[in-house]
Amino acid sequence: MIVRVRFAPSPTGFLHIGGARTALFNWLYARHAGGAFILRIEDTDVARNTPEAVEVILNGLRWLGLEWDEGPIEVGSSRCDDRTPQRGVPTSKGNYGPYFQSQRAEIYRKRVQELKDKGLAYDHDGAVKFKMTREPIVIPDLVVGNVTRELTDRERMDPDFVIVRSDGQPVFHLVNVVDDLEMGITHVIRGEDHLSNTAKHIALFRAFGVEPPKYAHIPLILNQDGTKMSKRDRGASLTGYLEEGYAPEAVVNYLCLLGWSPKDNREVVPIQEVVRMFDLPQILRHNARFDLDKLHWLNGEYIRVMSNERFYELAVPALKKAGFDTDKYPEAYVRAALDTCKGKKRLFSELADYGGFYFVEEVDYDAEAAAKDFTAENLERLRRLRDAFAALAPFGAATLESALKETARQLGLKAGVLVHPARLACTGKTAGPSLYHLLEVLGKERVLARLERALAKFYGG
RNA sequence: GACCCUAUCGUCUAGCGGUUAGGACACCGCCCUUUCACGGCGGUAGCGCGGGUUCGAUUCCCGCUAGGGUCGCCA
Repeated sequence: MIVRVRFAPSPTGFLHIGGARTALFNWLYARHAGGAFILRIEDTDVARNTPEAVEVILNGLRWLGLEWDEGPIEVGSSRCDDRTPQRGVPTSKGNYGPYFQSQRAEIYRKRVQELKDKGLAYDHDGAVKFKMTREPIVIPDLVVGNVTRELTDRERMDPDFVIVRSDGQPVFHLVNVVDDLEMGITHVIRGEDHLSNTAKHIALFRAFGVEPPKYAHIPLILNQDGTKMSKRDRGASLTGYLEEGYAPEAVVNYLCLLGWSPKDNREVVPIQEVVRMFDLPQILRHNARFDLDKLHWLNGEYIRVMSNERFYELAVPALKKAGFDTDKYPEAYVRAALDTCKGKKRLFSELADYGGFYFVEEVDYDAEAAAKDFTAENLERLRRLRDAFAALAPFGAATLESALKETARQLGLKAGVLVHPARLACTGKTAGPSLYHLLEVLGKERVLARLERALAKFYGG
């Protein structure tokens, strides 16, 4: 049997971190089993459905690197319809489409008719209801085991449920089952919030005369305080991670660790290894709280080992977002500057504050540090340092270091006494990249200009 | 109200009858160091409660409690 799994989000304009993890687990299982990962858009709720909302989902999955084998390819602002591709460009791929529920009305209509013909569905107040079995249903679940679902008190009064609304729109339970059936889905991997509803789905499958797929209900992601994570909660939106400067590979790694473990005390696990080891029965059964601190740490781990090229790729947009126009500087300068920042900060959004001094003409000085470092006795020291730097050639980290240390020796000082005011004069900050390296990158002209400016500003020339 | 799932440091987890209950994040010390980081060493901290079963329960069973989910003409 060829494994076919699907992620079936509703386009709400928002991709929940829990939904992202559901997508990830589906993707992991498909890749592990050599099966297909299908993306299906559950846009039956027309009111909430917009092409932009679909775009959020596609972009989110692409950012995480979860490529799907079947489903939408492109959703332009006016083409959400994969049956009428414009200019000959297909907007979906796969042989089981359409992959938008809004385009599958005819399929649902036929299936509802089938149930009616079998006497398993009937009209009720303009809606169509499914004749639900009165018996408890056993849900075989790969994660939680066999679950016997008894009827609740309300269901005992009327177990039947609506499958087509009085306005003619089919509801979730119906379309979900019909699509899984028609698309040949073999494993349904979804959030545990669907576990109770699965009895309805199994009954529907049986009504259509087919065996239901295998189920794997994965635990939910909760807030740090253990409450349900809803749309408004901090960290709930995947887009937030993209914007705050997380590397997608770190987010994916973190998500893998929520409810699954490599069991060998590792935290950083390459995705290909997760694919190899991942399996459904090993998924934990309890909910997990989202620990932003750990993701933050993991992001730092990923930054430290990523290539300078990848770092550059992610850092430049973060700097631009913070208002630093790196385009005004030669690419070699930007790359050299960023090289000195790599591994120092855990988030790309923190980079602007850390290395922004490279990309401004005049730095702002930390007032508290200025009061401490630009003291009367440091005036002559800074002048001596400036003179030593002015005479320097080549202007490299090694020569800068010896020049500073030699100047300190001549003044009978420890290097640190010169290091701190020099850093402050050239960056405006007390913390930053390695001093000698940042001076080299800044270059002789900028360094001397910044030293002069500090001397003028704090010592009146 | 009914039904379902779950329960190891604050958090993520390893454990699958006998362990000094292991790792990671966070936190606190010390070391390294030109700053900030990184790294190294050490530390605080955990089996929700009550019954069983067993020579022996974190581990198996039952109950309780707590948390989460579901019971819609939302998905």
